[in-house]
Amino acid sequence: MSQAPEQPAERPVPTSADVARLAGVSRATVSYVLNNTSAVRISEPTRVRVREAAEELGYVPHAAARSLRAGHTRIVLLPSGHTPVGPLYSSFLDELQCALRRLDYTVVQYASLGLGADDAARAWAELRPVAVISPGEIELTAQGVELLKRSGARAVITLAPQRVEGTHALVMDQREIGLCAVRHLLERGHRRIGVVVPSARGLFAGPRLAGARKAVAGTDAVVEPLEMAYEEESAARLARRWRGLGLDAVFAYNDEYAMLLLRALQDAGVSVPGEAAVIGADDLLLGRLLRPRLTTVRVDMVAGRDLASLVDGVVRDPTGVGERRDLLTASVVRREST
Amino acid sequence: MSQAPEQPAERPVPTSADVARLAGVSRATVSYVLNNTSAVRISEPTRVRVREAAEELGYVPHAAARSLRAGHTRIVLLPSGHTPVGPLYSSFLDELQCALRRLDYTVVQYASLGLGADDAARAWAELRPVAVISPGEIELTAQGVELLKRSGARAVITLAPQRVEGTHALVMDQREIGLCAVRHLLERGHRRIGVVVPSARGLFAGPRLAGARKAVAGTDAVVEPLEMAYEEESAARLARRWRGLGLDAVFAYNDEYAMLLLRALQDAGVSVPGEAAVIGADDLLLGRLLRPRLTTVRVDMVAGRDLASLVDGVVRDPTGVGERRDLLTASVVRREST
DNA sequence: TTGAAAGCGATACCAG
DNA sequence: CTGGTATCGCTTTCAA
Repeated sequence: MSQAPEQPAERPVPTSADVARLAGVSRATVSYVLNNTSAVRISEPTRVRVREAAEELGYVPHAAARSLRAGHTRIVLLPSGHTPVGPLYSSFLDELQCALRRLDYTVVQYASLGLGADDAARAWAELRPVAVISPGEIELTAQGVELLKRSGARAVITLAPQRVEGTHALVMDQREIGLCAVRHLLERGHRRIGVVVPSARGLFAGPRLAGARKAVAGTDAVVEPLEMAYEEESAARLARRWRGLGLDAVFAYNDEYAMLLLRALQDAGVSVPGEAAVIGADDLLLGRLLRPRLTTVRVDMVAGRDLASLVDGVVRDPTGVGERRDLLTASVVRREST
Repeated sequence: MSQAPEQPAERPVPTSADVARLAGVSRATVSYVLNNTSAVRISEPTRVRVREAAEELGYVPHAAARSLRAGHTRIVLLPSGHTPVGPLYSSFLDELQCALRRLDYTVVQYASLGLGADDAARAWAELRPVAVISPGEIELTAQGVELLKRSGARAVITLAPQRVEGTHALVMDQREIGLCAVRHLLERGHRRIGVVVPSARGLFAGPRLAGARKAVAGTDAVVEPLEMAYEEESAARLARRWRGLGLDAVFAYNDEYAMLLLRALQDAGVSVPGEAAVIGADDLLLGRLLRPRLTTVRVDMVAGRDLASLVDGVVRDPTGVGERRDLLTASVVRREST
């Protein structure tokens, strides 16, 4: 535990004091030069000496010291849980991160898997982030939000559908997707509609089912949840049960599940879309490879850039609490499976 | 720019001094209690008072101050670039992060997209991570490594195939995959082998092609790189050219490209595996849905847990520099497309 | 134009 | 058992 080898030969990390010494100036001057402080004018020869000294020593400012002194950070914290949520979401995150970096924030994904809501909030707060953007995968409670704000977070943003007290909610309402899919099935005349719910409850399973239910509300149609795992065997079991279920269409959670189920139905001799219309979601390229080609819900997400500038806006003026905007819009891409 | 609203009503973040005041003890005592320091014995009533005070104020220790004082952090930094590299890699990362957290490290993914090698290293060094695990997506130079080590990193680990001076290389040799795939094709009697190279050069494109070349070295077989984009149209173009190319088999980079190409070949009237044997990689579940079922290279990665404990070992005793171990093993899963 | 010095928050030593 | 206090590296005001 306390076994810290402490190599003696290893030169310690150079500090601004070392740079100052080598350049023959004070630490203050070093700070001015390296931060291009405009309030103070430093002679060109001095600037050069300082920069050369910094270069020679391989000086890197100590972020912790800096933010301790400043009283705040420019860290934007993105709690991350289970990573894979599809290419769309990934590229959205990439774009968001790039855009934030261009706005001079330090984007940090904090691994939060397996932490309780409050433990997670505490852990995040220790870093004193100026903003937290929670994908909604890790839960965030009202106390958690309060804690973060007390710790200097000027923006706490949730992408999740459920509104959390105190957050700036940027809604990524996955219900929209279920709604859109099932509406399409209704329009095509289907009335008894299955909705696949992944056994390994995905991040979006609940909301997508809820959206499906919303679509049939007030109609004579019904929605039937169908549990299914992401395995051929599970899909085959469901396919074998199909005729007994008395359903005529299915919204299969996403394109991957849809492809699996589509193939299983065919293998079980159920004709698609005749006996079973199938619709997926996410518009994966691979969905076009099966025959019939898979009908899907295409999801358009707001550009990461837009969210970044919104975050920046909230950080600069956190008064507009409780804004609510939709991050995604959904539309059906009809192919051949419905 | 300098427009910092500074809400006056907002209570400042509570510090250990505030806790001390409220509990009627000194800051030192607070520190002892909250860190369960075993070297000092504090009376139970005092402990309780301190804890209650901390709770009441919503006290969260300031990570920056702590690490400034300590002279080191427990941050393990994972540079992240383009996120999506498939489910295998993602779950490997998840596992790694969890395991590191259990070892009491703070795992932080640092968005590094679009930074040059040296800028990136500087940016990482500012956080004074105790370890850096680079997926190899962002380049790391010898100077970069040196800089990180000078900044307190006790372990700098690359997962990439190319060895970087000064790193502890944990090789994730993607060449193995190309090698494995093409060897399989050779065994099946193929001699003129295409290798798909994604137009958007993926992280693994180069190594996988190199592995393929290695497999045919010293044989009478040849490898032909085939550029292809992840689009139906691009696959169709390649499929139309197929007969003119005079090839009899293709290693399609990964299962997604393989599926795309397989379908395109069939649509172009090329029989698979008769006129064109197709092999992918990554063993995606979806690869089993096409007919013929896709032959693939299955990749087994070392458990994230193992890498985590290895990192921990290096951090505790960084002398074993330059270790080299294989992180992945590849094996062919033969189905029907070869 | 440059330097001296205060102080950000937490910790660990040494007195009491 | 508990309290003062020096310290980590950096920024920034005030003086020179």
